[in-house]
Formats: sequence, C-alpha cells, structure tokens
Amino acid sequence: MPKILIVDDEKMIRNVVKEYAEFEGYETAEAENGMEAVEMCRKEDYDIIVMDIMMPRLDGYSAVKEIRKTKHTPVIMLSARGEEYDKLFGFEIGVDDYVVKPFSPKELLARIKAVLKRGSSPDDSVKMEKISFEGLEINVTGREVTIDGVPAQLTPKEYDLLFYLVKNKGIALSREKLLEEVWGYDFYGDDRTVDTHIKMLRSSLGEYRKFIVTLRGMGYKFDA
Amino acid sequence: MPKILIVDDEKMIRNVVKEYAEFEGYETAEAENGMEAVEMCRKEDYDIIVMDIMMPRLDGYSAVKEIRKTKHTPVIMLSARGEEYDKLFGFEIGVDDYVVKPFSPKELLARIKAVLKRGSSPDDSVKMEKISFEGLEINVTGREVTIDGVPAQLTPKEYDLLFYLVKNKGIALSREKLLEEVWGYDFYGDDRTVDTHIKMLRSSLGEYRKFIVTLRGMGYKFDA
DNA sequence: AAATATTTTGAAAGGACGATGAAAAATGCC
DNA sequence: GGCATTTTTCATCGTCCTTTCAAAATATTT
Repeated sequence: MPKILIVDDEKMIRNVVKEYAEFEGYETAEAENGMEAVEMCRKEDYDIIVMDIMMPRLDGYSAVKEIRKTKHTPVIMLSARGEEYDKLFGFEIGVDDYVVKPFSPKELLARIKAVLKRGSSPDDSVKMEKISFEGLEINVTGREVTIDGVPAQLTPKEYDLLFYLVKNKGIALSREKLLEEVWGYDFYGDDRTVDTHIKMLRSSLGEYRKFIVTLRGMGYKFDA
Repeated sequence: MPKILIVDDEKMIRNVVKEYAEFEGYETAEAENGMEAVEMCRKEDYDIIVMDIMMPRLDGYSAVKEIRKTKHTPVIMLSARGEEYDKLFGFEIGVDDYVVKPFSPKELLARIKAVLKRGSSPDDSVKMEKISFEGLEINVTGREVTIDGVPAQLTPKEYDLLFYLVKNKGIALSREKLLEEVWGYDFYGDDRTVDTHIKMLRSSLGEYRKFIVTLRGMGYKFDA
C-alpha cells in the first residue's frame, strides 16, 4: 500500500487527511513542518507527499526543493486561498498538483490517487507507440503483439514479460529481478515460474523466439 | 517558442497555467472572457488556446466557434465536471482536448505539449460530425448512434463510454482509466461497474459488439 | 564419460478474471 | 410523491491463465 507523508502545521488538517487516507487503505506519516518532512524523507521513501506551503521553521516549497535533491517523490501542494500563487507556481520545481484550502478531503484523495496512478517516473513522456524487431511488432498503446503482421494471442503475463524484456533489451535479467519487476515485489513463489512463462512466450513468438536468450546460471535477456 | 492564449475568468487559474507554461518556455497571453479572446485572436496568431467554458460576456464554445471562422488554432477546453461535458461533445466544433476542472497543471501542460506536437486530436475522425465503422454510425453532433441505419437506444453512460472508447480507438484502456475519464475522477465505486456497462453497451451494439475487445488482465479497447 | 548443475518441457490443479443476470439504489420525469 | 429508467452493486459460473512439480533434455564440470 502506498505511503503518504502529510506535512502541515495544523494538527486538524493532518488528522482529516490521515483519516481519509487510511480509510482508503493508505499508510500515512505526519510531519509538522518542512524541516521535519525533509528529515523523514531522508530516512524513508514515501510514495507521495501532501505538503502545506505556509509552515514554521521551513516552508513547503523550500522543503520540496530540498527533498527533490535526492528523491523524485511526487508532491501535492496545499495552499490557503489568497496566498501568493505567483510565488508558488514560479517555483522551479514541478509539483504534481495543488489543492486550495479549504479543500474537500474526498477531492484531495482523488487527486492523490490520480497522481499515484500517473506514475512518478522522471520522464513519462517517453512512451513509444510501436517497437519492432524484424517481423515482431509490439504495439504498446494497444497492448498488441503481431508476428509477421498476424496478431499473436499473448496472455497478460506473456505480454508483461515480453514488454519488460524488450524495455531492457540487451540487459541480463535474473529470475529474481524479473519476478520483482513483472510479477511484483509481493510475489512469493517459485523461481521456476519464470521459466515456464519464458517457455510459453517463446512458443507464442514462433521464429522470433530467437530474441529471447538464456543466460545459464543467470537468467534471460532480450537480444535483437 | 509556441504562444499560448489562456482564457479564463478566474485570475487564479490563469496564473497557474501561465506560470507552468512559462516555466516550460512557452509564451503566454491572457484573456478574461470569450469576447476578449476573440478580439485577441483577430490581432494575433496563437499556437494553442486553453479555454474555459463558463465565462461572462461570451462563453467558451461560442468564442471558439467565432474564432474558428477565420483560424484553425487548436483548442483545449476547460470545464467543470458535470457542467458542460455533454454539451461539449455535442458541439459542432472539434476541440482538440478537454480537461476537467479541477485539473493538475502538470497534466494540462502535458496535454498542451501533446496537442502541439501532433497538431490535432487523438483521433481526427472524432472531429467529424459522424464517425462510422461498417454499419455502426456515431453522430457526435446529435449524440446519436445508429446500427445499420436503425437508431440504437443508448443510455447516456453507454454513449459516453462508447464515445470515449472510440475517441481512443486502438488504445488499451484500464478500468481505472475508464472510470476516471468517463465517470470522473471523483467516482468512488466498484471497478466492476465498467464491466456491466461494457456488457450493456455490447448488447446495444448487436453484431458490432465485435469492436469492443476485452484485454484480459488489463481492460478494454475499441478495435476497428 | 560420468556426474552435476541448470534449463526446458509437459501436465495437472488451483486460482484469477471477466461475463452475466438479478436486485438494489439512484436519478430523472410527470 | 410516485413511476420509469438508468446506474451501480453483488454473487455466480465458466473459462482461461498461472503456478507448481517432476521428468527429460541440455549444458558444464570433474
């Protein structure tokens, strides 16, 4: 479950956000000011930070600036109506969203969800539409794979696995790494599961199975 | 550098967009209402217009209609959820994108970038008044669907869902994405709701249900 | 060449997922 | 307010997918 760091000097606000967030199943942590937030981020990774601007000790945007030196945690800024928006948005860091106080907790939660879903990858604009290797074509947006023009019936796992291999083409990937990245960190199962899926993927790819190379004692890689 | 015309009666919104846009290196200009926007467009060419719908003096789509008489500037519409959503799509002008308020500035900028890059809507055919796939005809203006010439009785949700699928045809859409885009970011409900509406839509589409493809483990897409 | 390590393959069980129908809840209309 | 329509929730069923496991095949080492 995603972990949210809530930073606000008003205990009331923190409580409200916390309650709603936990009801949604998120884990929460709190900080009273920017300084505390920075320290907490040093020690731990959060999935998203909800940060007020006006705070004693260290204000919200200075805090974000500091945190962003080492991490790329998404941030949603809170600001009181009438506060200086110019300052906020002229700020060199890109925050992911902003919410004006007083806000509805439901709305804030919706935004948190939206930001989390969007994914916080440093550059998500790099999204190729189609990748092809000889007659093997992967349509990423349509989640479709064709072999010499004929649609291949890949199962979800096969597709995910292929996509991950291709995304990391030329790179040796251990079974552990594949399990972690394709299956998810919460998968507790047999290493050999990967083998089976590689087998099925190969059979789905027909002659283009040649791109999937076994690295004995290591794992697999996509080599084109 | 591309020039953006930002049209909104709320100064706050204008500022937010302006700051983000300028940070990205765009030039910006502002107008407080539709009337002002029309006049500014007479005097100068902009590369893209971000236009609110609800405004005093002259509303957003009347303004776009007027501007479009002489220019073909791409437009991104802003609208409050629930407000003008339906009308927007029934409207004869083709806007290039729409963003529902409250929006994240980062997302808006991403959309601006996208529109500028492609210079047209995700699927150009949607700009037309009628879109058809074999015997399935969607009359965007009249918000009407006919099957082999016979009017189909789609419920509002069915229509919205179909329209969104068509607008993004060929693109894999998760249930979450569909809920967010068709239902709204503030919909707190079951994922399975999508399934049910897909079911009903399919039954409404008769033989053309074939265009709606299930992507197991993923979601759905419109494939024609 | 034999022994060992590792991968490939096949098959079977269990689980996950989507389709569907029915009922409840919400919405809109008169 | 009451009725009809639409939307949402929920549980069931069948199918497809995933995982496990063991045997066979292949590669590596001794």
